[in-house]
Amino acid sequence: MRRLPPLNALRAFEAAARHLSFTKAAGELNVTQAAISHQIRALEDWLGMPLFRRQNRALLLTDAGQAYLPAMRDAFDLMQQATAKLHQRDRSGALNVSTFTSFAAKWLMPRLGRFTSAHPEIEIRLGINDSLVDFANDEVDVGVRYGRGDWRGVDVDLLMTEEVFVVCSPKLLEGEHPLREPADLRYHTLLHDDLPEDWSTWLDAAGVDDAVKVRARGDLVFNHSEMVLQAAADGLGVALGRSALVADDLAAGRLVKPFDLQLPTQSAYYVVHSENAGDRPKIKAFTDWLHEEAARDHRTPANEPAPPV
Amino acid sequence: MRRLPPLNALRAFEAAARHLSFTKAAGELNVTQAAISHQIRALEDWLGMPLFRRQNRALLLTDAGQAYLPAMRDAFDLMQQATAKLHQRDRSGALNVSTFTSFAAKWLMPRLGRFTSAHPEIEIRLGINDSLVDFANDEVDVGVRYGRGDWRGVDVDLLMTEEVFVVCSPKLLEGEHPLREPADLRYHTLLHDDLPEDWSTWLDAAGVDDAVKVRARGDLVFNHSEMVLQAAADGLGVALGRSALVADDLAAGRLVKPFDLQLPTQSAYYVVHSENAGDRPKIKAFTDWLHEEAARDHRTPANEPAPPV
DNA sequence: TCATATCTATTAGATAATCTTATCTATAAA
DNA sequence: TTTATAGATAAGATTATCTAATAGATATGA
Repeated sequence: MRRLPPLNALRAFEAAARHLSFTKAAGELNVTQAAISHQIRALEDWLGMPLFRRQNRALLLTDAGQAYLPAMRDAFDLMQQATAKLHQRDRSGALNVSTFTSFAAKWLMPRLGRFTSAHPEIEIRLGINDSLVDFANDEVDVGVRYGRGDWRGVDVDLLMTEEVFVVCSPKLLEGEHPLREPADLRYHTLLHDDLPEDWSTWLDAAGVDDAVKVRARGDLVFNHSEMVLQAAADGLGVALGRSALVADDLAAGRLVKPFDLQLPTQSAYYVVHSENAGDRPKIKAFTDWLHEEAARDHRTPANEPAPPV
Repeated sequence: MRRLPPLNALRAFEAAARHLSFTKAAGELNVTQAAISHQIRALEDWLGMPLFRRQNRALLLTDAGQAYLPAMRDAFDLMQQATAKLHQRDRSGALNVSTFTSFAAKWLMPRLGRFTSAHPEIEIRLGINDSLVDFANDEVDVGVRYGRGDWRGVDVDLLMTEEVFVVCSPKLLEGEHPLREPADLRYHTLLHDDLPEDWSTWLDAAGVDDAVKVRARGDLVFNHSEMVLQAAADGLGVALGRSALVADDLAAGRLVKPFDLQLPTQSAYYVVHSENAGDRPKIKAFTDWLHEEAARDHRTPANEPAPPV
């Protein structure tokens, strides 16, 4: 339980005592001299003793004012320094980024080196979490999420849309049953994760009449999409790739896109942060970088190598 | 040139962070919870970052808030302690008293021991100055002045009125020409300071027809009233005493008052201090004591000893 | 599971603090 | 003297701050 004089009056006192002038204090605090005069008077009344001796040309501190000044100067210095440090803190130090496994593994982590070398003062703490996180409760600064972008209570920015298309090892373009047209898929194993619906949709869109026959060769199911892509790169079969997640494998030639057909998805990748936090320096640096990287993906056609990380 | 967040918002933050509760902070600061909520929000907006994590039952500090709190707590502690010390200072330490030579010598100093033993925490610094002092410019806390009490810009309190009457050594009541009635003064030397008018006034009032003859014996002139009284006590002649200044000599029997006739004066003794300073503890203690001593003079008839100093 | 209690947030309007403008006073310097 | 400078003051305008009422979210306990 504190009992303090009016704080604005203290600030006026500190400035006036430092300058030994109400007029200069007024200048520093961007108010008029009359305002300082009022504030000082209010403080003197509150304290029940004079702090200044007003001589017509000079302003002097009373003994009381002299005794009061150092503590006030120190107190305001402390406040000022703490405030400056807080802003400093917001420009460097740790940035908590939250995203989900496949995006982290296939898109974010391969690119992160470019961010950290551009911003060595910012330490990225990557939190992998496949369920949505609460920005208010867990101290997450930025998230990248996959979905429709209709989340409430946060600021949401579209990062990338996504297409779904067939990918496979370049080896499958040759050999006994080279992939020349969608119907050739009947000779290959279809790789997918828990949800095989994407394949059905794609095969329908490709106009493969005999979709059932195509799948006769059998599916191979993994519980993580990274494993699906790894299996495809290893030549174990044919996978459906999501553009963001296969960009690097295509660029590196580990995977190829045998057919042009690509289907848009309802969902997309979104950058998410706490409301109105987009101006905080660390957050802005990171989200700006995410958008740059997404734009770079667009500029770099598949099968052309990206700049080294 | 300082740049600080709104100070009242900082105070709200400090209290809320200390209690980890807006409601309790509101209680401490005697405002509603809504006020704290507003202040904290304003501060977070000003800083551009959240300081608290609001969970429905609990309130937590963010890393930023955690980093901010200690400095704020220290700053407010400093302010509070400095303010407490200032009030402490005002209860003890030095008190600057200004008065004029004769009052200091004949009234104040003989009594001062009673004040200092009642208030050992207050150190009296007595400034002797026969001209008026400027309360605003010289750091004088209390003055005792002689005059009509019509000074501007200060608080004035009547301390004592004054009468003028004849005093002499008790030896003069006996001997060749004992003082039995005013006319007997013709056999004695009249002692006075630079201004002999008081004697003329008193002799007129006493109905001494032949005032000129009374003064035939000759005057003896001193330039300080203390010296006049000393000469009277030594039996060198008869003096006019001012009630306040001879009270102690009468009480001690060094002087006696041969006639009852006493004339009031236009001037009186006044306690003077800076406007509205009468409530400051040290000043109040001293002025209260002055009035007590004046009242004691009234209660103690001449020729009865006062309590020992 | 439903009502209740306990937090903070929000809105609109009231209140109080703070500031400005204009003017005044005092005095040191020219 | 006159002029310039610094603080004081009064009245009114402007902001900042607070309150009251209510909403919203979620633990707690019957």
